[in-house]
Amino acid sequence: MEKKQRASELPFFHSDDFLRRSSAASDRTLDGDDVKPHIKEMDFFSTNKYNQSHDQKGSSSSSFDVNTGLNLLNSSQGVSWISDENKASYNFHRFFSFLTSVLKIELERLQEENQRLRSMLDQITRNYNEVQGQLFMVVQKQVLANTKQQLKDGEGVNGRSSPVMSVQQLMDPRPPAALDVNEPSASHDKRQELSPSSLPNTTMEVVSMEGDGRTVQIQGKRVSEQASEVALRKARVSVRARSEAPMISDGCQWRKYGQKMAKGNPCPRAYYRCTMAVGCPVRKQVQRCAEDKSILITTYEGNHIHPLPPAATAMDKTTSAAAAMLLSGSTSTTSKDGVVPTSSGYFHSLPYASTMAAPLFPTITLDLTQGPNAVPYICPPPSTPTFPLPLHGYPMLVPNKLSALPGMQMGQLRTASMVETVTAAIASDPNLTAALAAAISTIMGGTPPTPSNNGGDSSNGVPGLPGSPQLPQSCTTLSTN
DNA sequence: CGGGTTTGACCTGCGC
DNA sequence: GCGCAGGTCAAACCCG
Repeated sequence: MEKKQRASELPFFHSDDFLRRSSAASDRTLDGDDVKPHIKEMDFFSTNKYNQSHDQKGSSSSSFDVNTGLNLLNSSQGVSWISDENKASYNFHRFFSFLTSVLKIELERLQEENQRLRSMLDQITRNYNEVQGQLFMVVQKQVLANTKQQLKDGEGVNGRSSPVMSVQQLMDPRPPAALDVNEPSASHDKRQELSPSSLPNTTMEVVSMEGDGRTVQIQGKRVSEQASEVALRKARVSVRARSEAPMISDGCQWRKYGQKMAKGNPCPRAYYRCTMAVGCPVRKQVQRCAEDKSILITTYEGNHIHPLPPAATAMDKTTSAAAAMLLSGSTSTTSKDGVVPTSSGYFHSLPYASTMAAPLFPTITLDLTQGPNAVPYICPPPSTPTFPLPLHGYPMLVPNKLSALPGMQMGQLRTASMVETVTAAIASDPNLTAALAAAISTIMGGTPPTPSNNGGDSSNGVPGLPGSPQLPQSCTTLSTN
């Protein structure tokens, strides 16, 4: 799909050639080798070209004249008595008309694409809800059967083997002790994970049954939601991005609460806590890669309990989706040698980044440092099966594969993940924003932003670094280590 | 002066 | 039980 998309892209959007052309066109004082070759390719302001095209009379503007409805072409079009002073203006209008038409076409294409994606997302959402309901029913049956069996065997009279059990125990890969919400010794952290306040949009459900004269209650919220959210709190999402900045700008406000020298990495690891709301449990770790210090590894943990700004929402959705994706497949079969055949090729289960300690919980890595052929990888916790993620390309193109996946929501989540990750990458890359602004300014004849404006989210102290995009390259590849 | 950062101490989990 | 390493706390410090 990427190739298809690229094929439909406008040629000058592929690289900065267009910008340089435009820059050269708008700034005629520019010298240097950079300018001339581009003028050769597309020079809207060339006098020669202008004369040449007018020599051909009727064919002069055929390639550029598109009715934009804006009446951008002046009445002098095609008139041969235009003075030299007006030529630049004339060419500008031609160029602007061309640009407008091109943008219009691109907009229409994007609208069609958007419509198509919406319909696909709707379909996936419907499937997800359906499967979620079925899953809930199955789990409920299992719990009831399990409870009946326990009562039958005369177990569960005391302590932990009590028939009062949480449904989530059947769904969460963690040891039962870590999930026992009734355990008095549960840590504050664990209780916080399960508290309703930290898990909004869920409902409490109580399933009662009579057995052997005792009332058995199965406590829990909507099962799948609870299980996944509990698990999500434990899953981590790591984002690898090439950046010289001390921290990538993800739209949230963070407060540093610690720094440690990690073993095997000369670069210290910084610990941040979300400060957008009191009590927000989200934390992140930032550390440079030992092998390549230009790579910044940011590991997120937890779910926000407050509204997020758009950029942060995108990142949060991405990380949440990635975490859900990971966890939904964490019980899948294990590949022997880490090479797993998938619908889109082979994925390697790479060892966890040597710079980071082996995590207690599964970590999924969004690798923004590589090109489209980046290798996705998951880092399972020790003893956790490796889960292959067919994440290359756009998974929604293969909806028939979803049924084979451990969790139906994966398709939905991955769809959201791809879109949101790209959004996040754009939103969090001030250099890209600056480049776009510069391009527009150049085209419109304005002054491009100064390098000092390049990026840098002053709110979180991330300085802009010209030529060093924070979340570079195009493709978001989900990597799992 | 308030908020953020730094940094050493402390806690906890895990492997031996 | 001990040591190690990761993670967190909190007092000191810095800065606008």
